[in-house]
Amino acid sequence: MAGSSGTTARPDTPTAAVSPLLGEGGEQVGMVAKFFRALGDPTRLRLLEFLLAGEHTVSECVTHVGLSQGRVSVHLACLADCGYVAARRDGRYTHYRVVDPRVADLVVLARSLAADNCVALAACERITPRT
Amino acid sequence: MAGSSGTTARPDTPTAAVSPLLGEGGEQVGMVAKFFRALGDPTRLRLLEFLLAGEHTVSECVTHVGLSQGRVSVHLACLADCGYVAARRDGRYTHYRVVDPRVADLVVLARSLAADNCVALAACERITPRT
DNA sequence: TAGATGCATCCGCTTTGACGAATGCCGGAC
DNA sequence: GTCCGGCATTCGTCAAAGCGGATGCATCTA
Repeated sequence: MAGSSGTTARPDTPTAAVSPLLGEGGEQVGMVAKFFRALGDPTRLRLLEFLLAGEHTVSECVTHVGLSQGRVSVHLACLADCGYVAARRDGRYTHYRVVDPRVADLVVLARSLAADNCVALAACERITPRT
Repeated sequence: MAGSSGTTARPDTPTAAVSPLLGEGGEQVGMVAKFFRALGDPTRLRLLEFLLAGEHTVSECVTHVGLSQGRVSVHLACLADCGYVAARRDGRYTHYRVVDPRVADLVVLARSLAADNCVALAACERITPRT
């Protein structure tokens, strides 16, 4: 069933590149899951993409996503804690920006994978169809 | 920190690589968030890493993670729906495996980013410290 | 000084979703 | 044929976490 999207499936790179990294961390799993979960919320993901396009203040982010200021502030702090963005205080304004280029890589890669499985992904009812 | 890639992300490489992808999908955001959320659960992430090391049956996965069979079956189906793994029926056994090498890339990249921010990430109380 | 603005934190409320256990379905063994 | 074993699905329970609104603090302006 899962093989649906014909475009996928490149069984050429086995798992050689990964296994050495995977063997060691039993602890790390929880950490990485926490890291992924930060981007599992549509609001935070939208904020991150907004910040990938350039630095913005909290109020600009509030306008962009259309949620309450308190909520947006929490989401941005969460993204900062997880290392996706960095905060810069300037007087009474706080500017957020993406500092690590790998963040953009991660988003692009995920978008690519999600796009190739968008049909099955959209049909998956085991994860909230939120939005 | 995260010195990783020397050049600081933005000013010169604006968002050229990213923005064309970002501009279009308002719909896509929910999809990609769903995609990320699949890996936001420690159990599913552990299963995915187990499968990155090679093909396994459901019962092998049950033994590996130590949860109820029903739960593991649901998690595996979820990973399949999202395109992380593919299922193969062989008699009364179902084998799961990772078919797309980009999945390994995604996990490695996330591990790298999470490791560089493990201190702040571990301290983040805005996301469940679920083990 | 006082007043206004931007941001962070706290408080109930509500929904999401992970869990074990029970059940159903199918394929192989006898 | 019947029985057994592997997997998928469903149900009830409960913690995680998103939400708006209220509050507190710091900073800029008049």
